[in-house]
Amino acid sequence: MDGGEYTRDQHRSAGAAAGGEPQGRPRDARETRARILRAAGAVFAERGYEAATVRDIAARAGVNQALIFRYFGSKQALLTEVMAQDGKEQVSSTPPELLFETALRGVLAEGGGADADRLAVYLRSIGGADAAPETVRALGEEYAAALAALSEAEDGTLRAQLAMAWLLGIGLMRVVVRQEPLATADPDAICTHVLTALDRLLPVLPGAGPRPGAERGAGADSGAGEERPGVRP
Amino acid sequence: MDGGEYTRDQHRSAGAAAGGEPQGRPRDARETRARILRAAGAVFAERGYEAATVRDIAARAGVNQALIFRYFGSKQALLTEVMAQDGKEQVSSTPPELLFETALRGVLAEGGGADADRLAVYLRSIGGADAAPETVRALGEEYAAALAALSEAEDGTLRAQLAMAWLLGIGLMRVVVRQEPLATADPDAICTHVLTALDRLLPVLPGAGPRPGAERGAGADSGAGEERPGVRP
DNA sequence: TAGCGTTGTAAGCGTGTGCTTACACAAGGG
DNA sequence: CCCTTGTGTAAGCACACGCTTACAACGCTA
Repeated sequence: MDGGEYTRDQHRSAGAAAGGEPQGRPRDARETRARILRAAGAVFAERGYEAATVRDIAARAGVNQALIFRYFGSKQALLTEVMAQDGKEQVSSTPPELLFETALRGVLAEGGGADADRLAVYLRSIGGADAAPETVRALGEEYAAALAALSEAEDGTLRAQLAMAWLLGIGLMRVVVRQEPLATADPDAICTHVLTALDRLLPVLPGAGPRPGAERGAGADSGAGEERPGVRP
Repeated sequence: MDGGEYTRDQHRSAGAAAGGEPQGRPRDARETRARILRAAGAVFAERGYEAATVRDIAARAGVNQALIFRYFGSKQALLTEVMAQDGKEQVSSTPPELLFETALRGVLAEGGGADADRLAVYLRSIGGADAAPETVRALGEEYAAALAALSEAEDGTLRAQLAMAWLLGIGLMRVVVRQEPLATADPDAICTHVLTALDRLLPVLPGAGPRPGAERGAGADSGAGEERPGVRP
């Protein structure tokens, strides 16, 4: 899609105008579209699909709400586009064994840009009635399917879905219920606990101990008091 | 207020009229109230708090929607009353070590009357914006707090909340996402898997089946809710 | 019978929603 | 200049929501 950046910025004051007020802003459909998309991602993530209103989104984007319908047609289509932003690529480009940990860390990151946004939208829109139509539900199925392929045991799919359910629950507890201390606990600690426990369900996962040849660029082991209860003493 | 206790029942024909049509139904405030309460529980459970409308509830109860406001004052108050039906008693009357398994089996039961309804309301209303106001959230906190008391380790609360999160996620997968095979899998199998994995996080729990190290696979042999293994064999 | 409080009902109020319509600017070309 | 095309805006439509109000039907007591 239109991932590129336009060089219209020369006119813009680098967006430092802070508000995004409709003052001197030049007419740039591309920029406007992108701005709406960004605002929509944020609002959907904050309040869920149903609770988010197009007026909110328009206000946050600093545009007239009619533009949303000119550019996207409907609220649903807007959601679809938000969820489709580069999406799916991560899940299919990550080796299955690492997918769970990657996804878990994604959940735990929270605030890490568009990717975390999509996840938040998913979490917040799950409960809704018919709610998030297909688009949102698809994200979950994507992950579940990939995870399910992990185990070849007879009930491998079930085990994978149980893991998926844990992921979902942890995300919910963190981003919507915000229950302490889980909400602000160290991601590494959580990750360790979960992977340790899950080692009994899905032995294929890396487990919680010292990673065998799995290098993640994150290097997020900033945790000071890292007990890291080894899976193998 | 008006905690009225009228012994009008003598007049009622036990409400066996089955349809609920507004025909020959006699005037009985008690029955009407109860009928609304039942309908509200069902609708809230099916669609979540926000998506449920008082018109739906009134229709299902077979009464005029104005009666809902006469008897309960507001939609929120109605929810409060629905959630308060005997609630809380189970959680405080169950020994902590068994609470998790009990709750898990409650989640897995689904369809088991009012208790499962309350849980479904909780699950379906979590994502909503401000959504389920206090009442619903309280149910979750209740369980979490009780579970948190299980472990005395420094991060015992965190571990307990992780378990709680799993519970939540499994419930979500089952009752709202309805993903197969989890949605229709054998409760005993799920219970075994979860308790086995969780044994590493919360050793205080009964655990699943035989104690030992890497024993798994045989799985579902552990009886239904019957085994009742002591915390310390 | 009339009176009166209780139970039920129809109609509507105010607001917020997704979405539409009619129109005001800006540029480019004849 | 006018005309067309693309971009932005104000006003509003139709509807669903939670909630209210005015009023009818009933059951009881006097």
